[in-house]
Amino acid sequence: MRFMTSLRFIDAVAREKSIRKAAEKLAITSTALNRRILQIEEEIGQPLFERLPSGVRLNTAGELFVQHIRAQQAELARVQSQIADLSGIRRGHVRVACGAETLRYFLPDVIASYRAQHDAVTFDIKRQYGGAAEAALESLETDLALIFDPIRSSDFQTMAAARQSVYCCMSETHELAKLEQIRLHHCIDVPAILPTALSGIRQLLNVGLMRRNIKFATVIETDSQEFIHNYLLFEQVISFQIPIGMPQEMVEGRPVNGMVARPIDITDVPEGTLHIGHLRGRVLPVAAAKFLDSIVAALGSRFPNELNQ
Amino acid sequence: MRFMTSLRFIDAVAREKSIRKAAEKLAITSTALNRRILQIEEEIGQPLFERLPSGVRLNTAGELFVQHIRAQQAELARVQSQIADLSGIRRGHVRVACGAETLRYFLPDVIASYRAQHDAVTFDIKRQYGGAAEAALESLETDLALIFDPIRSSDFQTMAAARQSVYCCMSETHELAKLEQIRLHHCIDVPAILPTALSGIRQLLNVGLMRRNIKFATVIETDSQEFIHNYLLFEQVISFQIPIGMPQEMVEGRPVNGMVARPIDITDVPEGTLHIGHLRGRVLPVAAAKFLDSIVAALGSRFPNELNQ
DNA sequence: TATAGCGATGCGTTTTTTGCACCAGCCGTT
DNA sequence: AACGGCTGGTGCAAAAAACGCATCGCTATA
Repeated sequence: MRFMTSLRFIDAVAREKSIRKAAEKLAITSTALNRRILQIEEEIGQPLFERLPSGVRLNTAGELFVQHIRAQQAELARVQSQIADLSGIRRGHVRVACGAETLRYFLPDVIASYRAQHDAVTFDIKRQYGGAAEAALESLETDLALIFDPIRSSDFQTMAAARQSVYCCMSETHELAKLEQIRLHHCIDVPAILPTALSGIRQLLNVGLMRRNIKFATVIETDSQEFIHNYLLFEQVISFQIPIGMPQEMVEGRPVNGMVARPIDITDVPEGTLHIGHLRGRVLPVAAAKFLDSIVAALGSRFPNELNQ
Repeated sequence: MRFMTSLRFIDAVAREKSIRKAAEKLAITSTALNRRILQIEEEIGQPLFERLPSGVRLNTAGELFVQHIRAQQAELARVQSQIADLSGIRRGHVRVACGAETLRYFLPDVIASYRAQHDAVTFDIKRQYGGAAEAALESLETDLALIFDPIRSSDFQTMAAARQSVYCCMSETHELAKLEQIRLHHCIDVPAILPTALSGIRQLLNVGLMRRNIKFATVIETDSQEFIHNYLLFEQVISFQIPIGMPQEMVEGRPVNGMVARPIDITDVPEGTLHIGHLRGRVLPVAAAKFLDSIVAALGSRFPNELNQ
């Protein structure tokens, strides 16, 4: 959209906090960008940026204006989506922020079956931990978020939720695989591979560890679920996952690709909640709204006992 | 605002339903305007206007888009006002739609005392009957509306209201001026000058006339309150007004400039309600919001018994 | 003190927008 | 049936805006 150019530019500068850096990203020269900004500032009647020796920073007016720009961009996307919708072709773009848990099975599945029906809809999947995902919702960088505990902002509107207890995953030849249910004290000094401290699973585990005053023999800490899954095949270590991050068979206790999952007693590690939702008060583009419906339905069918609103 | 130009142009064409007419109003050639519209339509990916032999008309997509444009314009105005506000100068522009009743004493008074404090705030006062005023709110052509019965749209958010009974106005030498209270049957065959059928006062009168099966000897029907007030000095006719359209002394029964007002029994003509408010859900620009506060306060002090929300 | 990075600016060039003249289609009138 | 008047659309040249390059002044850092 041509008429949005100047606004997009300002948004970019606000994000980069530097005209030259933003110019590079936007593939124009810094002078052109600089002049656009000066021009807008003149039209507004006052500067939007503070000039620092190291770059620029939004002042209060700029803060307000950039907020308006982002709202405006989201609104435009919604209207475009609405317009595309009424021409019959369900066209659109959906931006999703989610934790690592849903990336492995759940989201690929839901998106694939959604795209099977609406192949003109494109997706942007961004992996972000809870706090960052909420920030992305608020700055309108993303439409939907799947957040696994905790929800910090009251601006998050949960459309569906599912309680998820933590499972212990390991090779089927692992010693602990013989148990039907794992207690935390079983894991003392057992080599473990853990997700980063930002992940919801890790935070639930920490609750249990604090409660029981137990420490794991953490051999690896990583933010890659991919790595965790693969590493289990190479060394006898335990890892942790929630049902939505595992295939159904594995949740039921059967081995999958030589790996098994065993539930951890919820008196040791509390359950968490997977929240699916969007920014409160926001009217989503048609495509995002429809896709949200289909995620909610999918979650409902995978966890039928949950109370999805 | 330069970046709004194309959008403003589309809005103008939508209003004029003709590219050439809109071009004339915008002081550019029709070709330039035509090309801007074609360009936007191309960016949107589909036409926004139907081309008719007599001009153009919005199609469904255009309807949606123009709606977005207007919302966007209002939002921009709000943000600009907010930005101007934080620089100390209470600058801004307030657009008010109101019936004839409040134009004579109430609004001039309120606006003058508001401008005495904030002289950088400018006003646009448009006289519009109830239905048109509500439409103007919805198309974001106006910020505030003062509507004297009836409110049709549920999108109107009343911020203050005052019950108003109808008074009969006439020269102090008029026969009916001797009465303390007027009954409708007193007015049978008495020459009367009435506001147009669209006005709230007229509609209340009609209720009474229907109820009592009475007809006035209507000598003049006009939409100009100014004319009504002046005409009373020239001929012995009666007219009708509500308290907010009269000076306080006159409401209390004392003559003002040779004219007196006498209340009509409310069993004959029901009371009406003056509503002051804005479009539901809309966040007003700073100036409009502050001015609304001051109208509400003024109404509260003139009609202290009323329950203003 | 030298250097590297930042935003701002003068100037020539490129791209975009505008205005003029004109076309094609539709409508009501002659 | 032909005409004039209206509509939106288009080719082309002129005007205007945006752009890129080179450069300035400034500040923080080494």
